[in-house]
Amino acid sequence: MVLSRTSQYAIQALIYIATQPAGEPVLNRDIAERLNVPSAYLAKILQNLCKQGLLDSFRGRLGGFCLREGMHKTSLMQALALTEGPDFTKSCILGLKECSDETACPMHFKWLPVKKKIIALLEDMTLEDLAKAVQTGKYRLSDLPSGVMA
Amino acid sequence: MVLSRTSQYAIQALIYIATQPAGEPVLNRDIAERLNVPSAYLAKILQNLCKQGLLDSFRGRLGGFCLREGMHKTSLMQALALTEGPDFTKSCILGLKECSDETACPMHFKWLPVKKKIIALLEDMTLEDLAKAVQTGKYRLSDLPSGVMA
DNA sequence: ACTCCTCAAGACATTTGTGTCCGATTATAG
DNA sequence: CTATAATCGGACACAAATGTCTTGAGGAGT
Repeated sequence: MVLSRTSQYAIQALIYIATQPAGEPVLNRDIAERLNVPSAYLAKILQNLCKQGLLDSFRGRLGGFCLREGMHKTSLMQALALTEGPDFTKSCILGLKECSDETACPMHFKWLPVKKKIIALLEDMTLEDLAKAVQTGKYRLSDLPSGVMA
Repeated sequence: MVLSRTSQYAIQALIYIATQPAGEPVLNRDIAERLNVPSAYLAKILQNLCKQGLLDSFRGRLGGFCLREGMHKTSLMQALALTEGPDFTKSCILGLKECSDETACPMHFKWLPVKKKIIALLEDMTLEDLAKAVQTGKYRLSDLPSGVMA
């Protein structure tokens, strides 16, 4: 309804990485297994996040993916800007190229406040926050009934 | 960000038809031209809406598409249920198959009130309302800079 | 009856999103 | 230093959504 599958995988993976000890690379394979998503596909998503500067990757033995220094504070909004493209919030709900206060579609003024709520929410939540929530054990990241382990 | 292109076309077309005099069939070609969308593709979308009972279609001369009797009061929610599938609001924002109050993803309780706002909005707006808004001339249905004519 | 105009239906093409494979790169072991 | 095992990286393959085309069916006017 709102996010592409690619973005969903990306967010899930980022949260999972954020739950792991910082500085210790996490294997793509482990993430994929834990989240129950196709590992080769996930690898590509993570690669992209590396290019964009959110993650660091290390090849060879003891390799894997880490959140880059300081990126624990990254908001969902920032992360989604990387996976969905920078202006995924700009769009008109009816698909008009240009839909502003001056040239508005009939939904515009009703939709605007709701959209702002969505954006505010996404900007408010950070990977760190979500990781902590998961670590309490009250929330799940995958469909599997297994708990969250370090 | 929220709706598929198919749904966007469908909504646009429905609103446009609702602005036209009831009982007088509207040509697919005219709608496509007015909204600036591919006519063959739009035809399929309208065809589908006919099968689902929202529209009536008439072949031959003086043919075209009409809103079925009483369907001016249709809400966007109802229309979208036809194009996106009946449970397009049920989905978890992170893509989990099961995400309820009991088995929640870390976004669940933050996302829920926003989702409710979206649903309430979509249920509140009817084709009739939107058509009237367009008829005031203050709002546009397409990207073209042309006004709204009967 | 004939003709023109419309939608109906299916096959086909293109684009985008999703998923897979194999080679390049790196760290450790010997 | 070389071999080897483990990992990422980028090219490749598949699927679904989007968009196009052609042919046929049905209805209105002449």
